[in-house]
Amino acid sequence: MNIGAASEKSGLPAKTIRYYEDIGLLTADRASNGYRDYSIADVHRMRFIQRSRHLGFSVEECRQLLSLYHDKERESADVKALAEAKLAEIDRKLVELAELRDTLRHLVRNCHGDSRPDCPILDGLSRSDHTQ
Amino acid sequence: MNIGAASEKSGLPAKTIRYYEDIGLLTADRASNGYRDYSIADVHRMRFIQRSRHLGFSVEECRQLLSLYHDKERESADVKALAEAKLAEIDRKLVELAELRDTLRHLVRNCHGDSRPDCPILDGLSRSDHTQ
DNA sequence: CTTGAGCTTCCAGTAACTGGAAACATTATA
DNA sequence: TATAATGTTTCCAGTTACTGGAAGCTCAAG
Repeated sequence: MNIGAASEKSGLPAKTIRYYEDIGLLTADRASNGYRDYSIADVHRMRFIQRSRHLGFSVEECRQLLSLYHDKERESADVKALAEAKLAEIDRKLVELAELRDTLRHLVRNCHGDSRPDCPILDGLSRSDHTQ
Repeated sequence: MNIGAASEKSGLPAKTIRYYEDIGLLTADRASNGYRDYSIADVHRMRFIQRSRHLGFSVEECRQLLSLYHDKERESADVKALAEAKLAEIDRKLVELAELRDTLRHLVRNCHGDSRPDCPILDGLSRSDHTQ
């Protein structure tokens, strides 16, 4: 399939797909006319990257995540360790995101809009730790 | 408190705090010596931004989120609508993140590492929609 | 009173796109 | 079949969101 169709199916702009090829995050077959030619598996990879980027992972982190996706030596200790680290990071993000949602909900429903120091949500915010 | 302390408490690099001031995302009082002087409420705002950025919201989106945080006219229809939109977006991100976690877990535990088209996780990936 | 850490501004560089020009390929319409 | 519109190519420039480094001022410790 052409880049336009791949773009539509993956959610990545065609421009971005070409850029990812430039930096070696994706590869592409070429048709006889010179057009890039993508498979379903390529689209899966794009979608995987699109999702990871959308959720705040850097391109380098996406490269690592993709290596988990690609790597045939799934048993090697360092790949396992990387996978566990990424899973833990995702779990932390899930918690953070849930907190952000609760903060916003609370702001909309319960707070007065001023910056009163006794606003209960501010306590909640200051309680959260930020170890990274 | 000085920028160093605010940085440590908020998780934002001092450089980034100054940058956010440049683009009008944050403001700062100044002490008599010219140093920036931050309150606890300022740190809360920083933390709020740090979290939102870390979770994939753009600076412009953070500006909107902050307006929810600040706005004293919490009752106006457009602010309410923006809040609801952002909450829905966060909920979508929560789903996406959970899916990414499941994908990764599955890849680590069940898949073979090759790109076989019958790998069950690939089906899962292709099933997810990407309407935005 | 000096040494070092922390702060200031400014300017340049990087990461990750994003837009636009010029040219070739394909598809749709007359 | 001619032509116009759309899609694709490469390349180069611009944008967003930082990030690093220089030069100079301020402050706390010894």
